[in-house]
Amino acid sequence: MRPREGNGASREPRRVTSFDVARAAGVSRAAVSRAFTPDASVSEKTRQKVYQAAKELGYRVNYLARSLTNKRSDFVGLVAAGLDNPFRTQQLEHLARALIARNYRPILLPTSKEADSATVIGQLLHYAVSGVIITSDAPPSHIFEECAAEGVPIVLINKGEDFPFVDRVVSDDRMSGYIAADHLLEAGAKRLAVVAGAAVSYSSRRRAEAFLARCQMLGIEAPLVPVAINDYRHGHDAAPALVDLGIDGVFCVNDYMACGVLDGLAKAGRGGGAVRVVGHDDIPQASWSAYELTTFLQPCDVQAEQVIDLLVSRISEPDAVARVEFTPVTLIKRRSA
Amino acid sequence: MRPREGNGASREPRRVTSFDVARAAGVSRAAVSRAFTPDASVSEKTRQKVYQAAKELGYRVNYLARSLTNKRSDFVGLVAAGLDNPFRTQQLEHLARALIARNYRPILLPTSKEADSATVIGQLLHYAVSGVIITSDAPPSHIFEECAAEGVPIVLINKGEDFPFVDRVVSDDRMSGYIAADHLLEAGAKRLAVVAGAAVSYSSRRRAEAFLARCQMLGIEAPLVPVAINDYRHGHDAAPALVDLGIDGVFCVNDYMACGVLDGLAKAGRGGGAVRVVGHDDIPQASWSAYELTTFLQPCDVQAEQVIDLLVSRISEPDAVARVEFTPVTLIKRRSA
DNA sequence: CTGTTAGCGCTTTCAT
DNA sequence: ATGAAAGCGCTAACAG
Repeated sequence: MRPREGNGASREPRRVTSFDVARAAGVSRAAVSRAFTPDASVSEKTRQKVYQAAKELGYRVNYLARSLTNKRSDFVGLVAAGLDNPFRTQQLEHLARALIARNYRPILLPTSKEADSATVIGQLLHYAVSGVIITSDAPPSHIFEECAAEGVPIVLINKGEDFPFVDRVVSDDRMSGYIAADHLLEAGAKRLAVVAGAAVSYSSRRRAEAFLARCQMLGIEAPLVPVAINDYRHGHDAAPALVDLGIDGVFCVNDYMACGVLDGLAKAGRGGGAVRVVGHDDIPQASWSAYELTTFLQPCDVQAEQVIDLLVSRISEPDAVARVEFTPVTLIKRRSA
Repeated sequence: MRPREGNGASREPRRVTSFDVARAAGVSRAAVSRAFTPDASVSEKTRQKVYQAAKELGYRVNYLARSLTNKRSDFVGLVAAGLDNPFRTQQLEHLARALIARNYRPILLPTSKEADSATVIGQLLHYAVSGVIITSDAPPSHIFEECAAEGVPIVLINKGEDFPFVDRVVSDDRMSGYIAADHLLEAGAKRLAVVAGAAVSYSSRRRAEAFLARCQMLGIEAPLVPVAINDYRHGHDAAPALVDLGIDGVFCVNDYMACGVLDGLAKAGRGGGAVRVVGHDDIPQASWSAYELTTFLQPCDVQAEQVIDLLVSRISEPDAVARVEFTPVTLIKRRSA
């Protein structure tokens, strides 16, 4: 059945294997393998013969076959949610680039109701992935166990301490909450508030808590205006409540929502700086001139490096104690506050 | 060396294989394989025995090993650029979801100067991918040949007809350019212009050409205001030129840039509807109340389906003639025009 | 329907 | 430094 020779109409283009290269180069398959393995023991002469033959034949190592023996592929799962928030996109892009820069391949897995993180990570386990990076909601705990059983490390981004046994990278939320309050006061605000989806995310909650703690420390009464989701629409719709409360300084736990708040305030006739607004993340829109939002830069490039560092050290030392890295934040002052 | 039994301190958690399941279920490895292969010939009884044993042992098929025999993995490369444009993000997310829904796994490959599409696609060829989807710039032609040689199908999104032998999905750019002109005139504009990075992208160019063609057809003189890149910043900076030309109706070839134009016009004192603006793509920001941009919805959900359809039919019929699918556009009327 | 056998393409001992 | 041989986990072909 299996035709060795193409006959013109044949499908299944015959792939070039290490065997072909070995024969062409007059060496063994082992030699070919070594030639393509970093710091393997091959003479420069052999290596060149192999490279030469490989180029002529158009040979490429089959990494899938390689990972069969290695017990581990160079894939890393990237589990993401909320990509409508431009910050999540930035984060994703930086993570993907950082992974590729270190010779891993990111498998993109957006989550949703149908494809919750548990299901999606279960799928990943079929590919002997080197690790899983989670920016979406934290998965149920049985997932951690399954991954541990298979020796697959997990890194959580901006997730809570309910997972003391998992490596995490978290934004310095206490710092931003704290500084946000100070900055709004310096800018002349008298009546502060924070807008946040409390149940919704760890970072969101922590930023709000830190903000309120700082207010209390300063003897200031400041309400938490709750929203269901930290997005543009909910920010927009929360504006009237802020106006009713007579607020003139508001911290939004992310920029995506802050843009909505600014637009909502404008509609309510309280735009143009009447209410000072501070956001978080420094998404591209924050610097758009319709907003010029004062915000906290959460540097996703350094964050991505932190994540990959955690991942690779976990791979090399599977039993090391779990670590937490903090991503520093920087206040970016613009017109909105 | 290789320890078969864990001794407590041992690494390399021993993975469960089909052999273990076969033994536990009292069947052959082939039976196990069949139990996990859709429409394979197994009795329900055997299948259940296998599932039972598999569950108890925590067995998962190793898809990497599977694709070694199948000669093809279920990975699909997703080559993307310009993810700062929210439309590209939407596109990406829809593609990823659509792939996953059909049991493919997207490998995310953002391109840039360091990682150009050629390099990146070359990498993909090591993974026996089922296909490559390209939303970034079209790769050099030798890539098409290499992929063809390996039997890896490519689908191009919004790329030109310089590639008649490749499957493509393109937005109905002629339609949007045409309608944009009509709509601006209906809205009362007298002096039209189009802002576009002509060299930059196929869709960009086509939309602009169609717009200008329609103007000419109607006997209207309309300039093309060129920009280097179709992004917010360049749109913003192009606004003064529009004002100087006395333009009161402008078509921006994408929303991302249109937002910049609107902000730029506002800064130049020509905001608030003095100049009618039509964008393209219907990104989330288009409906933000700071913009309320009239635009063309480019439905990435249907586009994604078109792409995957093209991909799977190409996989099953590698020698079929190349196809082009058009994604329909819909005018969304908002305040800006 | 089921088991046996022979690989898929690569890496890795183990000798030499 | 190199080659022979065994094997990673799975599936397809062939008998029965």
